[in-house]
Amino acid sequence: MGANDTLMHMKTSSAPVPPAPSDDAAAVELGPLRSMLHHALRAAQAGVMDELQAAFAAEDMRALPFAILVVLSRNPGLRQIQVGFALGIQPTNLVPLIDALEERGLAERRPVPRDRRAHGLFLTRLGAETLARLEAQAAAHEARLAERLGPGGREQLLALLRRLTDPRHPPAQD
Amino acid sequence: MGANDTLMHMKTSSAPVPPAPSDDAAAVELGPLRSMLHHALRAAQAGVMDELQAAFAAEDMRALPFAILVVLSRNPGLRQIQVGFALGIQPTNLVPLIDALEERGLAERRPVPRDRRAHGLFLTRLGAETLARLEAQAAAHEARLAERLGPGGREQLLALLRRLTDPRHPPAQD
DNA sequence: TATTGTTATACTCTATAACTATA
DNA sequence: TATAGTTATAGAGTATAACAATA
Repeated sequence: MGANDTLMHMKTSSAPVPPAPSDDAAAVELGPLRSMLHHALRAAQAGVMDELQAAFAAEDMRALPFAILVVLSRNPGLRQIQVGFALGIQPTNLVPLIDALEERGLAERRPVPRDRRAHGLFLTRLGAETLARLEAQAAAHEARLAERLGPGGREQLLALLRRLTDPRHPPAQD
Repeated sequence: MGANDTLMHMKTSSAPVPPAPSDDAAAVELGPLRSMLHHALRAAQAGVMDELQAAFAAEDMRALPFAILVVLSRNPGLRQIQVGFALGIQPTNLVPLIDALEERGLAERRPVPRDRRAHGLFLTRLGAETLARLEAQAAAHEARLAERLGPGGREQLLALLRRLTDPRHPPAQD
């Protein structure tokens, strides 16, 4: 089941390829990891997140709180539980994240009219302004990624990633 | 720059689609996150890792120590620094991982002949046997993923992920 | 001086259990 | 009895600084 992708890298030229310990450190054999999706996903996600966080560094922001701000901007008044569900964050882990956004004056909790248990979440003015700059940074980052992938590559990658975990995205033409 | 992928989900049938607040919770608007790679990568990686760790649960194993075992099996005697470089783990964070593998009797540190600072890392017999079972689980998991992606999807996804972060994989035909 | 490995430490992200105040 | 939010806590994973032994 694709365990030996390694064999697909055979050269067709007649001159034998030198074992190439040239790179010294890159000479480590990864075996089946080389063609395993979980490993490729980890590497890609780490690299992409590092880049995004570098782009966000000037605003002292990270991917997760940014995602919360984006969701609040499109769904003002949303409750914490719904934000958590949308982003895959458990309610319990959302609390300190919202706390931090509130302390920085970017978001706020407001009482919900008919349910005194719940909090409606809103961006502040400052939050909206900050988010505008962050979204510009994120879009620029996304454009850099798209350039590396070539024409159509980004859309293709998004579709494949969705198929990987979302049952509503069936496999392509069989 | 692909900010409105949302519009690409238009139905071509004449009957207007109901706004579908049907799902109740899925009715949260994600805005630009919906088409951002860093977000799609996070979701995909989390799902895939959850599945892999479920597959590894019987052996009490996780993705990172598994990757170390794989590397040691293909490169016996490798030094910690090289393992870390190959897997993107800092030397300092590798120490407790190797400690744990050693305590479980799966790997061991041996002195290196000509350099008394370094440790050569090796799988134990038990480590090799355990790894064989783990690799079978991982291959089965990989096959399940491949099935979701349809024919050629897995190879396509691997190529795109490499292009995303590895400068040695240039964009496809422009 | 530089390198290999290590300790100590801190931060982010994720996970479970138990609690409160409402409904 | 169930739900929204919270506290406390623990475990991965990752990061920096400083150190010992050796090269």
